[in-house]
Amino acid sequence: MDQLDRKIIAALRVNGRATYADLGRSVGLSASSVHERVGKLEAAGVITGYHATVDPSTVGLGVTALVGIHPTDTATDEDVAAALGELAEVESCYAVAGDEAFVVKVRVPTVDELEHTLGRLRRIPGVGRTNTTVVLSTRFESRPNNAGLDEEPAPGA
Amino acid sequence: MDQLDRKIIAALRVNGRATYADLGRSVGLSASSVHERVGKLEAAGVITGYHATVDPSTVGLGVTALVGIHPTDTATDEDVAAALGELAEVESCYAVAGDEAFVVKVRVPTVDELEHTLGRLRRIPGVGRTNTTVVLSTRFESRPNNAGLDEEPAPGA
DNA sequence: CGTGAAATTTTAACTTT
DNA sequence: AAAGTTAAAATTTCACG
Repeated sequence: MDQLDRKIIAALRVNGRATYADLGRSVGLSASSVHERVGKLEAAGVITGYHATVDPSTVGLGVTALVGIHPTDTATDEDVAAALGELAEVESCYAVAGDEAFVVKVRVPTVDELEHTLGRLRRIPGVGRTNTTVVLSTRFESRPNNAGLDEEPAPGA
Repeated sequence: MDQLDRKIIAALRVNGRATYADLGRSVGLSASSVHERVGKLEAAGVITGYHATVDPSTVGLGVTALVGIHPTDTATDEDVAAALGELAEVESCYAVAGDEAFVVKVRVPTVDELEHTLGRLRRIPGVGRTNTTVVLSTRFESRPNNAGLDEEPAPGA
């Protein structure tokens, strides 16, 4: 991974549909060289995918909440995480340090649906108390974070 | 927005680099029809962008944390949000209900850097106490959530 | 890493339903 | 209006130097 790879990655984070020709013009390489580099970055697991971003409110997902999940000792974290993954409303799932085992981000159409989703969460074996924080507005989200692309990767990455 | 639009959106959430020809084959339309629909979805603000997803650990961002931010009355929420947006390490920013004004997700190379970032956060006018939850592992993140695409949008979306 | 070339896709104009 | 057809321009993708 050299500086050119980092530039290509940064460009693809901003515009995941940029053509190889575009990228080549941005970084000063031929389209075929960019193509080859991107293929290697994908194969190496650096670039894990490309995804369209959708305004949630336009597709009927107007309510976002962050839910802390306290564990019970009736199931392993792995089983709980797998069960959380079964719920379509759970968009992200983090295992965390502290009193809670997980923090998840859920996205649902209405607060009514949020209530139902919380009920489903609490019915998962290994899930104890939940602590829900309702999101009032998303100021920004999943922003391209190039902090790691400006310098060399930290040792042991 | 009809069922075909929803299928196109779902496909682009999974693979944001799918060609219009691919999408056409998936949904049973010609490439040019898909092209026209996608253009309208972009213009309508339904599709807001396309982004490559990168494995953070491969670019030297091995530490993730969720930070709750308690407000003081020395700045408006808008000013605090703007200041948070200036920090490259802050990837997402949610204004939330409850004791905290914001919850942000930060991504940094090391715990040392996390300490520095928390210092920068606390130095922002309007930011009081912070409450940091370190992420031990990301089970899944920003998953395509098609819950809203299966049915019609909630009224008032 | 670049060049060149064939296959594919993009994109707009036009036609059809 | 919405979808299909056509065709020219651009891009993708691969072999080779």
